[in-house]
Amino acid sequence: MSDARTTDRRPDLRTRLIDAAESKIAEKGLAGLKARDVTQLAGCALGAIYNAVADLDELVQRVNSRTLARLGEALAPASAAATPEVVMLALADAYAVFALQNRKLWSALFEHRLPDGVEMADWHRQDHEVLIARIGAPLAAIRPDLPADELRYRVRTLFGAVHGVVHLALQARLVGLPEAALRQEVAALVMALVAGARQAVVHPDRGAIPAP
Amino acid sequence: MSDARTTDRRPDLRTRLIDAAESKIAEKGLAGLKARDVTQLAGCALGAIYNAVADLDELVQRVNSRTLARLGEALAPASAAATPEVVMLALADAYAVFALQNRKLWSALFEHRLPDGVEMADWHRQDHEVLIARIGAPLAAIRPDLPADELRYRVRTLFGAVHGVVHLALQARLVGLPEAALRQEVAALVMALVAGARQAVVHPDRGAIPAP
DNA sequence: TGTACATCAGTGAACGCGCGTTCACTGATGTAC
DNA sequence: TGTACATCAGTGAACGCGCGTTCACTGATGTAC
Repeated sequence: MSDARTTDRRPDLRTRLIDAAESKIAEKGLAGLKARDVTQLAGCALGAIYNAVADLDELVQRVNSRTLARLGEALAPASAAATPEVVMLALADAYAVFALQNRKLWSALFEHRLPDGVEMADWHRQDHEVLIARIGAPLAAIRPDLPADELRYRVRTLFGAVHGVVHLALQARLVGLPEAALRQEVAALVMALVAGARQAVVHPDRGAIPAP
Repeated sequence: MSDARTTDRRPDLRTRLIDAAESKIAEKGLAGLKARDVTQLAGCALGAIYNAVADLDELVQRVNSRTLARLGEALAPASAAATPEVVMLALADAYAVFALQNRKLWSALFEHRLPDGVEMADWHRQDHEVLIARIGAPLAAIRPDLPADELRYRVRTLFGAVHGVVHLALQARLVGLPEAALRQEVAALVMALVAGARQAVVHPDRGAIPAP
């Protein structure tokens, strides 16, 4: 049952397949991922995929999980900053830089759709939660007054805003927004949002638009 | 050459095909659009598509163009607001509401990818420009100090931020963010951004984070 | 008015291709005796 | 140490299906005379 083959060899090919899928996605994008390319690059037969992994979707999820892990590492230093405001700025900047340096793999995180009715694997969902928590912590520090569920909304909004800007910038190859400009825009965005959040605590009765 | 058939009938079937494609996308999403479904719904033979239109991609672009036109109409009233700040708020709110009420068609605007090397049709590109201009006008009023190209960046950032939040909200069916909450979040986002922009004019030397 | 002919929108069966998945088979490795 | 047998990772040709696009054909409509 637990002989040498199942414990030693299978993980090996599996890793090679994930490696291959990762580099194919990085090269061609998620839509350019083909079973034949992956197995050729991994140096095995076409059918071997289905010994190592349930199907191509699982392979993509494994790659995405790696990407999320690497994103997590890239964001980690930001959390060490002195104030929650600076943490937020550093997180957003690190996010933008990561996206720029891992365009196709980063895009794959959002492009991947499972067939109807199939749920995202649990371990993959948890990878997401970790990232959300990383954004939630500094925001909670800035807005200790917010109840937990409203905080959840705000985290999503903040993430969505930054993500949207980065996504739009990467998608429009025509415009060629330079990296420095993108990081600048993201920083301005987060500063405005953080300032708005801080102000809401200090003057909860006022709107965010200052009186003229 | 210009007999009754070419001028009267072809547009007729073409319209029916676009209608059919539109309702199919609204029902199943862009990925669920099939040539056979469209022709069946339009009441013509499969091959007739290629008399009316170059290929399925063109059909999608025609539908997207309609959607952009309707979006334009939905945003139009916002531009009449008294101050540029309120215009921005109204635009963003109208955008969110439109997206909510036209989920699949709105998503199709961003999901549609042309095959490698094929350019977006010109008339379709222009539809986009019009929308960008609608956001640019109030922002230019708030930031008359910005040079034209920086203004272009800011418009993209603003759009990207709002778009990102709305997109994320619509995508996550699980969370079930209620409509009111989404509009609330979008409003808060825009207020913060607009306040930050206004402040940058009044105190161009200060960052957006108020001194403690 | 009638007849022969031309046009071309519309038809739908057939084509062709990409591609994920299956499955009968092989051969290397391990176990029993 | 050898021999027979079992297992199962790995093989790759073949399957099967979805689906956009083509193309030889038809028949309604219009034109020429």
